[in-house]
Amino acid sequence: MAESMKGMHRSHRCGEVTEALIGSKVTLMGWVQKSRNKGGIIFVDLRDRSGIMQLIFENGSIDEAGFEKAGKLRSEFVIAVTGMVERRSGAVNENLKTGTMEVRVEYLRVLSESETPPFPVEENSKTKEEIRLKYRYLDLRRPDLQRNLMLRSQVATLTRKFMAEEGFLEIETPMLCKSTPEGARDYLVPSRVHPGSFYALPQSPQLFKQLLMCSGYDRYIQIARCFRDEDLRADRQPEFTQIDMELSFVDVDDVIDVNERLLAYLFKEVLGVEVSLPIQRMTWQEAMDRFGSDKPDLRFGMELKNVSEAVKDFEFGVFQSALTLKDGSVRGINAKGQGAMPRKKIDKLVEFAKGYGAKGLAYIAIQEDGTAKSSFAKFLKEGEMESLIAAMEGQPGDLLLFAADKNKIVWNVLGALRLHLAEELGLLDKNEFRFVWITEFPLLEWSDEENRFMAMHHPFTMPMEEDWDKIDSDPGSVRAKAYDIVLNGNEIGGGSVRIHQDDIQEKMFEVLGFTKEQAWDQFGFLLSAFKYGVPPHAGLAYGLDRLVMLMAKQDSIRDVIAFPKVKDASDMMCEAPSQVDEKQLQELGIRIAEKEE
RNA sequence: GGCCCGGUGGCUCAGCUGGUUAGAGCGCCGCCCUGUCACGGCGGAGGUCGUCGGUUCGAACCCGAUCCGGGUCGCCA
Repeated sequence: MAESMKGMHRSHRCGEVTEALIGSKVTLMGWVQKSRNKGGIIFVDLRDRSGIMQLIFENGSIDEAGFEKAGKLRSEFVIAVTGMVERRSGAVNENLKTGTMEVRVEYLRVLSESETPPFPVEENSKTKEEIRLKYRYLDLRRPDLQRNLMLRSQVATLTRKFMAEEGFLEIETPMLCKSTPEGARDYLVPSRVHPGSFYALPQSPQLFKQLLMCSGYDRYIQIARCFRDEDLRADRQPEFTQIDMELSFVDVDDVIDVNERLLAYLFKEVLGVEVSLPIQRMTWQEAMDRFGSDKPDLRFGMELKNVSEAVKDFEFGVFQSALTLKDGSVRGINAKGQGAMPRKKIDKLVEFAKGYGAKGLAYIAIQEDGTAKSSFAKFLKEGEMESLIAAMEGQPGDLLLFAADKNKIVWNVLGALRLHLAEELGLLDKNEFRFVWITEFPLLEWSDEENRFMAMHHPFTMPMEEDWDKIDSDPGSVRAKAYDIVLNGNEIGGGSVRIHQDDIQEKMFEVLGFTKEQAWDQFGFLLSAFKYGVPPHAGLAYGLDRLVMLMAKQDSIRDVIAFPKVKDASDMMCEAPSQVDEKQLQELGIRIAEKEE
């Protein structure tokens, strides 16, 4: 039976009651976490988003009807109580911040009853995510998720405050946009007024924020929802949130400066963590060579070593054929102290490497006595093993792993292997925060599928002046004024200086294989705007979900998003997407094709 | 689309090379209990073993297909 809360006003949240309130009366409202009925005395843990307060019901301080009602309380009932804050006469509960106190209830109302929940509403839930997501409204009651979402809110609030003080304006951009085939797949929205035409949900506010620069707003920020119709991952959702910004009359260093201070401010205010500035910078080339990744995790070493030179005279076919490739190399990593790894485990590493495109993985396991077990010893001549071990700075007890192929594959394999080993060896500490800026990305990336160069960042990214003369002779070697901010091996943000000159922009489209007509058809509004006076500008966007995930020390962005989607991009709770009425389709001029067999 | 892991009472799990009525802890229900906080005591209910098909005298277990969830590769300018 649900009672009204009429006449009652919540005076505090449970966790906000302090010892200063001992002896005074409070009114609390919340959910029954747990009830312990001792017969003549009943203890109830009352929960809200601030924490837990123990309530005590005892004959004498509450009337008989109230006491009887208290005996019927069950988990997740919503109640309102008025009572006196007392110092506990029994034992203190050191697990609660309110553990020295309790509220002696004088008046109880049951505002809402509850069925037994399908899984326990408690911290550190062991319940399968599948069930938690189906009942997300219950899952969100759990203290760990509540903490995550409160942290997220704090990050958003502080970001707005900081950026406003830096002179940024918060400006909203459209959710219904023009579809552009370049890049990720768009989510399309049919137009009723224009049957057969579609809006696209924004993959990012990129073009709009550049237009805002053309319009003189100078410094723009938006906490913007973005959409990409691609497959999900632990750190990828089809809709996600960016902290998006753009600045006029700036170059790379200006963008980096304000963002370093923003990050330092957020980490200090939210986590009490000092980020020492300036944040380390590393070129893309260095990141690939040393870590095999453009988002290196700097919390541990195990760096890649290029041993192409050391093995150039080896007759071992695998190494030789890699070195004859254009952009081929032989590189290795040294897993310190793993020389005794059992053969079975090494075989698993080989399989792991194959999953990243390697044809195989060569290894040398250096035993404690200095002898070496190796998958390719029989192909080596006298002294070659020793020289290779020396090139890898191998010591007794080390495990050396080598990949030989095109650079792209070698980096990919060893970069992944390095992370995999670090994880298995427990080298990753979630309380350590290692930032790094990755700079000077390649402007273009060759696509075998499209048989042309694609923009690595996007087609409006400014090339580096010193490389521009190579745009025709060797487009792949041109670097861009693009930068990513990386934290513990996660790309938490990225951006670039944009092109603001017609001639460079036109050339870019040409290199990307756009005709003038195609470029104008897709980006005409931007190109046109650029004819009327455009300031040099640059920007950056953070993946807010990833940033908050790392700050909250979670492994998935689902844990920092209130209502996330599952792997196939559906929502387990509301069961979206769903089929729609034939009428709705008709109105939109849409017919669903027969399923192909 | 590929590969890997998982699916057994409400929750978390066990269940051997296939062999009687499929178990445990927690939760739930009832009774008892005035200092509990992982409360305690006594009693009780609750399971199409994800689904479909096959092999077998016999399937939670083996085989095939399929559904659901997770991780990952591809993909994500």
